[in-house]
Amino acid sequence: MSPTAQRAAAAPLENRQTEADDAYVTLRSIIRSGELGPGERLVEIDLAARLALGRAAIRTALARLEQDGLVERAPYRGARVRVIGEAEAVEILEARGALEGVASRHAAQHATPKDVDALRSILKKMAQRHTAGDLHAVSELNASLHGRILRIANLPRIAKLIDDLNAQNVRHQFRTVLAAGRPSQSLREHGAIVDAIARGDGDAAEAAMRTHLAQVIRTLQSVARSAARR
Amino acid sequence: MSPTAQRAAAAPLENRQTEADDAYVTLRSIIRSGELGPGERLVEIDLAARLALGRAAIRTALARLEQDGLVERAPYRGARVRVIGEAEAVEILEARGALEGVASRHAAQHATPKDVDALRSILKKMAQRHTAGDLHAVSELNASLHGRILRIANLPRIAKLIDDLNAQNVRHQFRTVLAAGRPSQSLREHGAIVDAIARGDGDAAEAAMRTHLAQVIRTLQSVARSAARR
DNA sequence: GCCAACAGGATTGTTGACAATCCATACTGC
DNA sequence: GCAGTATGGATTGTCAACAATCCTGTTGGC
Repeated sequence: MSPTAQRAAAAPLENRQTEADDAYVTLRSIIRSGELGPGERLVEIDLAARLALGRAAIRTALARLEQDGLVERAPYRGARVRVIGEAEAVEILEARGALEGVASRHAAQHATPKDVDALRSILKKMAQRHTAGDLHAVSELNASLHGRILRIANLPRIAKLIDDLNAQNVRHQFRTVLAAGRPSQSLREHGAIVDAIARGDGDAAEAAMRTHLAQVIRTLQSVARSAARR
Repeated sequence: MSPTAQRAAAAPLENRQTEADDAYVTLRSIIRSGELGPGERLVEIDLAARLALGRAAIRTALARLEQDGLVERAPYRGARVRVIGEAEAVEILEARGALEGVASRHAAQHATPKDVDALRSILKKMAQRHTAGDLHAVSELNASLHGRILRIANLPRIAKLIDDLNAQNVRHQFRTVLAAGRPSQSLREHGAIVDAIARGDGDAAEAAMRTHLAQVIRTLQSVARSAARR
């Protein structure tokens, strides 16, 4: 449940009609939603029964998910949801920072006034929800803001890369958002990004996006450390 | 033929023993080598016969390759090698630039004197081959230099991303290397990258790598334009 | 009591057959 | 002649059975 509406930059799968595609899409969203925790075993027959599909479909879906980095497989030993440690999560965020930086630069160069309005509107809602204390909504608006920037940038290939990277960090995403004092700081950082895009300053937009994600990395590290100490 | 030694940052596939993995590795290298040109149809039975493997193995290999972006599939219509146009090639190079920039920064921060020696040695060979007019060798040394930097950076996840991106650009790789006046300019750019890494200057290393790839993009565009005009 | 070999079950890998779909060609009615 | 439609081959998608492998708990020897 909780159909987190963050498909954002998904591939143009249009009218998928084959079982394998079906299995891929649903499994991916199940993993993304955290319904299948990291390390959990993915037994082909069980999944086939659960999704009411054939084993072959599950099989190729798992192969694709492995390539996405969401699933780990060993011959004759089966597949399990990939466990992503702190170091790897940091690396993924660095990649995201670099790629979203490029996207922000392009967004700054391509944004129409209408695009800017949309961004500011999301930003405004974020501020409202923040003062209302609804962190879950803030997190979703955050995702939609980033997604919107990607759409403006008009770099489909890079958008897909970022989407894939994002899918791997579900576990750590929640933690970082909830860190103490983080939301208000995050709000300022997003404001800086949008401002740069609004005035068409590509360099500044890229820089702002990168410092934003660098901050996410820092909070992730501090949260992970304090969790480990416990 | 021509076993281009650019596996560089490949995944740790260790002792693959299943047919599907076998099919994936060989098909990937076949596509990478250009032996199977872009747009070419990939019929499962034919490939199975050619590689002496079962159709199921080919099937899952194609699913994985699709996820890599090397292959395009449509239901009941089969798979073909993905055709990558100029716009997409540019986008891929931008992504590479961003990611390799990050890698270069890390390399600058982690490089040992021994690492620097290795880089300089490659650079030296490149200069020699360049004056000897052996562009093929220069291209291979180029790949090995980039690969070396990635190894020094010690960011396996990002290295894999870059490797995947690289695999998609085989077609355009040749052209850019052979552009008039490009090799000597490329040599200078690589020199700047290695210098920055040698003195541990992360900012400079990232900047140098990004301007390097920005130049590659520019030559790709000019080559593509002149080719289109013909 | 402990270590090694060994069944047994569970799960994946592989194979072959069949169904579904697409594509190109030939055909029909006008 | 031509538009639309049937038809057959080619190819992929799905299914069910079997083989190969791993893992666990058990047994036997010492």
